[in-house]
Amino acid sequence: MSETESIDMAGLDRELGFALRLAQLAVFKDLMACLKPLSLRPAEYSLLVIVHANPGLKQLTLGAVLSVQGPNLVTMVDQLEAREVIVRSPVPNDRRAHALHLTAKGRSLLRQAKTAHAKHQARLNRCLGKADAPDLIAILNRIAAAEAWIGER
Amino acid sequence: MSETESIDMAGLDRELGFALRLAQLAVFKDLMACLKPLSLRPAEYSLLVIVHANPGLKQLTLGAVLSVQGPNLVTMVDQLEAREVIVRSPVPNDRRAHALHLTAKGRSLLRQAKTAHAKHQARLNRCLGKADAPDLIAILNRIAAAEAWIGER
DNA sequence: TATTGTTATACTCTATAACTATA
DNA sequence: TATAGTTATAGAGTATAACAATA
Repeated sequence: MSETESIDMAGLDRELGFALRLAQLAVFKDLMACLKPLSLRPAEYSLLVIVHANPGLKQLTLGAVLSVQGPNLVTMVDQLEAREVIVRSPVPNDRRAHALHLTAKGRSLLRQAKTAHAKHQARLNRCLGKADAPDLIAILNRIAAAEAWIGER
Repeated sequence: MSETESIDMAGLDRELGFALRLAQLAVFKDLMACLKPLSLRPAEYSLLVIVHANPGLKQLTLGAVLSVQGPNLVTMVDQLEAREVIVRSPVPNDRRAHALHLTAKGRSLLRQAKTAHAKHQARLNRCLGKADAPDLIAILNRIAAAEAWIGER
């Protein structure tokens, strides 16, 4: 059954991109399983968290925060609005923009989602063990922030 | 221009899944840019590295190593074979399986790709600075390996 | 019966261009 | 002229079911 038969990974298992992909796959798999009973995907959970903490947020700002592009965000907002967990309301001085808010139903859903997410977080912490999670996240954020100069030249 | 206007991230920037996604986005963006002149994507680069280090590898084993499923691997192998950088050759005692090998052209392409990849690696190391890269990768691999128990219950 | 590889297909995520209505 | 949001669309990446050839 085990088809392992000692493969030479040729250093691939020591490359950051490869390790990042597999780790993200595992973490998202767990997070998705946690949120599935609430019919929420990870991106939708992030959206609810940010809108709840920043009521009246405009879509463009939200998209920048989540690294989701305009057209793709429209779809997400459409679906969540159809479920009546968020609403698009008018912005006083700019009739082009939409202010995003959670509904009472949305706040309730977010509360449940945070409970589900806590279980995911606990499993992750158990897996990390004594490894310093804040340190790990700081390094990952630094890598992500370097996007500016990375990729050119 | 800066639409930042102090957003409350509500702890989202301290979550591993969120950090992983952004870091992977940045790293892959850079790697893709490095490999683009050779018309190679990250997954194809990984494939060449593994096949070169394990000549005669069967597709099923390769798929397990790369975490790519059968039907998707067929497409990748088809395209690389059409470019004449790899070949499917018969396996002595099993006429169902195909043994994968790099062609001379493939080995040449891989050599160029490794040079391009070294530049990516150098940028990454510069970005990581004094942070311990092997340590980081060890933690990521541990998270990925936990996939077995993560996600259930 | 089980396994290797393949075909066909579908679903999600992401990306781009062009449009509207406002500013 | 520029901006916020939208529409339509296309391309990756990934997933499953069913099949042929072989074991």
